[in-house]
Amino acid sequence: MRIATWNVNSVNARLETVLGWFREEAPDVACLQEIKCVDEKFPAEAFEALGYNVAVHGQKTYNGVALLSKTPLEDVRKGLPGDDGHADGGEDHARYLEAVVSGPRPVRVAAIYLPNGNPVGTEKFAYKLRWLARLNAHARELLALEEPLVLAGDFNVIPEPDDADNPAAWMGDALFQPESRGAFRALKWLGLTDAYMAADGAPGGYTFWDYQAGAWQRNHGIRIDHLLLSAQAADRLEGVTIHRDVRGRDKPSDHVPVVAALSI
DNA sequence: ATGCCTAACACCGTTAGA
Repeated sequence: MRIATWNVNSVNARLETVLGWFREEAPDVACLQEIKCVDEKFPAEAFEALGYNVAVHGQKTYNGVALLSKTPLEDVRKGLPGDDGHADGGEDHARYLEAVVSGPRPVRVAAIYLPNGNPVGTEKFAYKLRWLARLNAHARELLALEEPLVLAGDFNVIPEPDDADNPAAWMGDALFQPESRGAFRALKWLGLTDAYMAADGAPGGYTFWDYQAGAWQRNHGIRIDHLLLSAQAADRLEGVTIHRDVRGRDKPSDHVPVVAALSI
């Protein structure tokens, strides 16, 4: 079973780019982030035509996550428990969608779009840290189920210096703050395995390159899209592939797909 | 030191991303 995560930076603006990759790779499960549309505007039919079941937790203009699966999705949950942590005092951002991928060996999968948190020292950064704390609390509950579990998405955290081409350039950034990195470590310490680090771990496994200043051409990348696995899922991990070439195509997202292969 | 680029929405600029 291959499980993908991809921040697509607007599913409608980039539909042909996204569908092209799905036709080539046909992952069994995919977590999409930054779909940037409400549920009714998500192009579900296009994915259903490729054989996917679709669950969407959308939002107008910003954020929004979706889950795609070749087998039916069950026990769908929209939103992260705990409704505090609003950045703007309004309704909570659409950043979390969880479901059980059915089959002979079911896997619980969550699509995650963590807040960016910039600039540091503002309410946005505080929101990011509160969101990480809420994710930690929920992950603790999910791990108690002792199931195969995959938390996949754009975590907006650079875990280690090796996860940036130029770590010094990120020192003042919310993605590389000690508090952000510490909260990510705390997640792993609950008993979650960073799939890329377990399967490969080579420095330079970047998943994001900014649109600006020729970041892609200069390989000024960072690794911020992650798949975190429970022990029951990590035991089945066969490999992780970062689809780096996708960044060089026409109309690319600034993120590329990351795919984890689990046995059976 | 700042912007570089891209998208959405509504306006012809602003907000957000990372």
